[in-house]
Amino acid sequence: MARAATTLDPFNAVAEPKRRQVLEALAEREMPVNDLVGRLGWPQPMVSKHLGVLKEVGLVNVRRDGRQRLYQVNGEKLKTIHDWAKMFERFWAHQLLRIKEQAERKHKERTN
Amino acid sequence: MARAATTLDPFNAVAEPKRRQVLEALAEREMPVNDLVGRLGWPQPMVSKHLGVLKEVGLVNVRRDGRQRLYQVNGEKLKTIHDWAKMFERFWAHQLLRIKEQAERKHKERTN
DNA sequence: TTGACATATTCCTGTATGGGGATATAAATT
DNA sequence: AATTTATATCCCCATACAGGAATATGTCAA
Repeated sequence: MARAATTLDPFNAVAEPKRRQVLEALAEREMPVNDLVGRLGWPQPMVSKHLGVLKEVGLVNVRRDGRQRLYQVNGEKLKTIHDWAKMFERFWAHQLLRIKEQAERKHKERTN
Repeated sequence: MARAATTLDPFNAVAEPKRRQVLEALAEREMPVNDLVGRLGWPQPMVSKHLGVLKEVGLVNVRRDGRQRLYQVNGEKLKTIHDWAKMFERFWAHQLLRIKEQAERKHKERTN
């Protein structure tokens, strides 16, 4: 019952719009927390918390550098989402194919 | 506060694993509710509720056929997710490029 | 050691769930 | 009209947040 944990998988983690923003910022370059705070304009604890979730599901990696923590995107996990969505590629890609399929379905209905 | 509505956008709707399963089943072919019930083995109200969310965010379309309701995948909305994830393509695609970028970053650090 | 800087963690609360069960709505059939 | 078939809706409850505020932890510098 209740919604699944945000840390269950990349899909849940990425459902939160703010976490997508964080990833979009990190897409530009590896970045310490404070850079994200400045760029996003959110309270620092908020940024850290979102980063925590992204980290836990593996969407980002961290490395320490002095007192800073540099976060970077982990492509592998994002590929998971990309690959899943790609499963539906034929539903947006080949418009002609879709029309053809629809026609075939209708023909099948008629011949049932 | 609290998590965003599941009907806020495709990302939230797709966060729920069961809803992804529904979409995967519909990827095979347009289908009435009862076929999904049989295939997924869930209570019918559960299937209808998940379909309701998917419908509200536009991930599926419905058309009536007698007393049945035929659900089908709406590719456009799934493309949204695919396109977003694609933004991070370079983080998994060109391994060599990533190594090169990392090297450049390190060089920059040394020269700072 | 004492600060200053960078980041993480804890506590609190309103809220939107997802599942279960019962029921309502709608359409075809007899 | 009464029944059956197909699907949607309603009610209830435990739960996992997300945001805000305060605070803790960790690290470098003087």
